Formats: sequence, structure tokens, C-alpha cells
Amino acid sequence: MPILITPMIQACILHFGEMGSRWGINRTVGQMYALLVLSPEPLTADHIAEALGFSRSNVSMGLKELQSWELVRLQHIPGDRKEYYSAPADVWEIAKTLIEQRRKREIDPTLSTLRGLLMNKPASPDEQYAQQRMQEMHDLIEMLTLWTTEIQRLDTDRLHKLLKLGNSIGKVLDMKDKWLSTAKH
Amino acid sequence: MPILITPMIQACILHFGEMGSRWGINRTVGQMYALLVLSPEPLTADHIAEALGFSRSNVSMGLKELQSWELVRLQHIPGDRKEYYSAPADVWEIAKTLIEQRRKREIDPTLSTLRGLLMNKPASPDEQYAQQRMQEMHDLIEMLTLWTTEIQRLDTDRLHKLLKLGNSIGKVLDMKDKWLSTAKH
DNA sequence: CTGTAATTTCAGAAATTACTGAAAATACAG
DNA sequence: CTGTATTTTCAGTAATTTCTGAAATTACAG
Repeated sequence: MPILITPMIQACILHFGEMGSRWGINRTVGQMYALLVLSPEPLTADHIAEALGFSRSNVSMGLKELQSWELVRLQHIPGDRKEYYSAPADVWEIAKTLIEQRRKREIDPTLSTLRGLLMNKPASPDEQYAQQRMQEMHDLIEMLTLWTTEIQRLDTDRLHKLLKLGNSIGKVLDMKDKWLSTAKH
Repeated sequence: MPILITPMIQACILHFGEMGSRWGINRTVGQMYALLVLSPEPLTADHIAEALGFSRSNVSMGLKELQSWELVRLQHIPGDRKEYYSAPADVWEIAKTLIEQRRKREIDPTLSTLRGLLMNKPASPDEQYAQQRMQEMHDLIEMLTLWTTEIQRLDTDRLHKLLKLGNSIGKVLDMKDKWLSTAKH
């Protein structure tokens, strides 16, 4: 017996559908993923289609997309021919995957495009100015990327410690501040 | 005489158009913004329409959207009736605005939806499990948001110092690590 | 005011994206 | 193999989003 969609669960699924459509992911794929995350048991494509009222083929396409994002796990149950899908049990695992995939799809191509354009010699003052901006964008994006890469290295345990520390995250950054101001000299 | 679109500048504009369409922003708005960022001088809507080959009304709508994101500055040139638009000169300023706006539009509503749903008493084991996942999502998102808020506080100068430090960013995070492992005891 | 330059609005056309049902492909038990 | 359960593909349709031109509005110089 798969997860029963109560109004509360429904509300959450709908919300992530709407939000998903503000990211690259479309509404129905967002809903499917919310359902998988909230479900304590793996689900088959048919479960999802029935629970959300989508066509079986739409669910198949959605799952294919979620697989391309590496956000779902496919598994088989002995004695059952159907394919069961589930989301990672660990929310931080999911977030790390999302961050990494988005970097691959959005950041990396931009960095390499910018690098390519910056190889050209500027042929006019306009081009010189434009390249200056491109260099700034490149450096900023590269730095932010480095940063998130470091954060992604944190394992779930260490992340939980951070969570428990709560507000004192500010202190970590204060320390960094001090370090920065001494490094200046 | 407004900025002249050379092939190099064109390539950058087209790239950001494509990338823009992977975010919420649509292709033409992305192109418009790239043009504004790369232009050393403020531009009128007519300049933009001519440079990119869009209809005047499309440019008007696009600028309206960019204004709603607080990504452009409107200014008047004495003796000229037209309205001139420009992007902030500081790339970090732009990035901070983007981060903040996205938080407002995507993160904050999600946090408050999750909080609302978590107020309900779970009425079944499925609901109990679902709420557990929702709580984890909530806490994780809240923590990441706190983090980026701190980073956003950095002013441009301090950011430049960080940029200059380059790879040694890792060291900052190592320090944090050490601190964390001592805080554990 | 009046006239004109500039901008915005908006209904509908064009383009894109999402979704479905039917058919094809695949997987596997017997 | 054969037959059946399951999944995938894909052409066509539906829905949504984007874009345009014409009309309305606004801003301001004289």
C-alpha cells in the first residue's frame, strides 16, 4: 500500500510543483519528486501516475529527467517485475546533488564561454571595457563556485553539527574576518 | 554613440540569453541585461531594441522586469527627454541583488509553507514521516540561507581581498573545521 | 493648455514547452 | 521461444509563454 496523499502532503507536493517551475524543472516533475521525497517507501511509475493524476507516459519522462539529474534511485523488489523509485533518505545528499548538477549545467558552461571570449585581443575601447566586465564576472563566479565546492565536501555528520550550532555560524565568519584583516598586513 | 556590438560582444550576449532562459529569466531579458552590463554607457530602450533586434514593446516589458528585480538603474541625461538605463558598475553588487531577489521569490515562500505545514499534528504514520522530511528540508534550507546572508554582508572591498587570496580559501574552511572539531568537546 | 516625443499596455499571433494516447520496444516468467 | 507485463518513444494536441504592433497613456517643452 503506497503512501496516502493527505491534504497536508498534497499541499507540500503542490508547493514544490510551483517552485520547481521557477527553476529549470517543470511543474509535474517537481510534484513527482516531492512525492518521492515524502514517501517512506519506494514507488512505481504507476503509483506516481495514480497519486498525481498524470499520464503514465508523462511519469516515465519525468522519471527519466530525474534520473538524468541523479536525484532518484531505481530498485527492484524480489518477485516483483515493476521498477521502484525512491529519493535519497538524506536531504543533504539531495541538496548536494542539486548544487552539483546545476553547476555542471549552468556555471561551468558560462565559465568556459567567458574564458574563451577573454582569449581574444580587444579590438576597440568598447571591447576592452566589455572584456573587463567579463573578467570580473568570471573571477566572481569562479570564487563563488570554489566556495560551494568546499561546502559540498562537508559530510552529513559535520553538517548536522553545524546545524546544531545554529546562529553561531556568524562566529565562523567573524573569525574569517579577523584572519582576513591580519592577512592584509 | 552607443556601444557597438562586435562578434565577441554578441557571443557573450547570446550566451547569457541562453543561460537566462535556464533560470527564471527569459532569453530576451537575459540578452538585454548582458548588453547593459557590457555597455560602458547607459542605454535607452531604443538603443537596446535596435542593438538586439527586438520590438520596442518587448524591450519595455523586459526593462520593467529588470526593474522589478532591482537590477537596473534608471537615469536622465540633462537636456534629453529619453530614459537611460544602466547596470551597476560593480559585479558583486549585481550578484548580491540576484541572490537576494531569488531568496525572496523562491526560498522565503518555501520556508513559510514548510513552517505552516509543520504546525499540523500528524494524523497518520505517513504524515509523521512526511513531516520529518519537511523538518529536515526546512532546517537545511534555513541554514544555507543564513550562510548566504552572511556572505552577502561582505562589501566589495573585502570581497576583492578574498579574490586576491584565491585558492587559499580552502584555508578559511580548514580553520572552520578545526574550530568545529574543538567545539564538539 | 497644445503638440509632440517617449513609454506602456494589451489583445492576439508566434513560438515554445508540456502532456497524452497509441504503438513500439523491452524484460522476463514459464 | 511465446506470451504477457512493463516501460519507453513519439507524433500530435494542449497549454503556456513570449513577442509584436497598434492604441493608449504619460511627460514635458513651448
